Amino acid sequence: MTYRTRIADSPPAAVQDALDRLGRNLRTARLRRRLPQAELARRVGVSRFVIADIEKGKATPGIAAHLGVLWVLGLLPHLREVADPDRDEEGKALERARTPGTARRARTLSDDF
Amino acid sequence: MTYRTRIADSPPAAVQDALDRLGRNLRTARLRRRLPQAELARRVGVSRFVIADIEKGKATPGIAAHLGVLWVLGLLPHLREVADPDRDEEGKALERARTPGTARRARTLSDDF
DNA sequence: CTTTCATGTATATTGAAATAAACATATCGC
DNA sequence: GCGATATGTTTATTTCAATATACATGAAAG
Repeated sequence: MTYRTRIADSPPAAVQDALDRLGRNLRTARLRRRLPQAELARRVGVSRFVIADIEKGKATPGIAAHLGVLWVLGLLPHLREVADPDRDEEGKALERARTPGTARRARTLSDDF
Repeated sequence: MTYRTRIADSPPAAVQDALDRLGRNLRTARLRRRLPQAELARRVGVSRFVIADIEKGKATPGIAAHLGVLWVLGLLPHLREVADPDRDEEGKALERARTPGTARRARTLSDDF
């Protein structure tokens, strides 16, 4: 990050837990594949210290490093479901509440980009 | 990142696709909840520019920012499945191949830490 | 036991990530 | 139409994430 953000500086417990679990999972996947940290790092294109930090659940590495690890390990497809609009029940409910039986104003709000 | 890494500098197509989809999904979730970028940014503890970059699929933000957004949006549980050892079929197969019918050498390799 | 390989830990260096401020451009509600 | 709000874009500034190098520790194989 640089210019340490609040979320990276002192993540809420839920976020830290997610980081820890993700790091543990990635380590398990790496060990199963018998890849040393250094070799995984080489394939991802980072130094081995970044891999170590990821596995430790540190909040500092860039998203690209995590995705790179998932990619090398063949686990990138797991990410497709994260924040998937189809699985976002709360979001769907909010949308339904806003668009009543009678068409009213489907609200676009520039969903493009 | 700083000291721009290869994975962030020129991500492979699969990684860039994952970034794009994740960004799009988070934007959709935010809009459904009627949260302006600036308000989401405030709750996460980053500037609004980071939120914009995430939604654009940029490779630069830190993992903490993404997790913070998921947290505020109530979508953090989606992450539990990513790299979940139970879902890692390839990893499980490798482990099975290495530990034949007859117990041989269960290989620990310091799975602690 | 000895050698080898993987990982942990510490330091100094550096360059880009994140910020703030300012303005432009939508897009919505009235 | 008009004003208000949300987002895009640019620039300059700051600071820490990622690096490289070095050595320590720890497991595993011979």
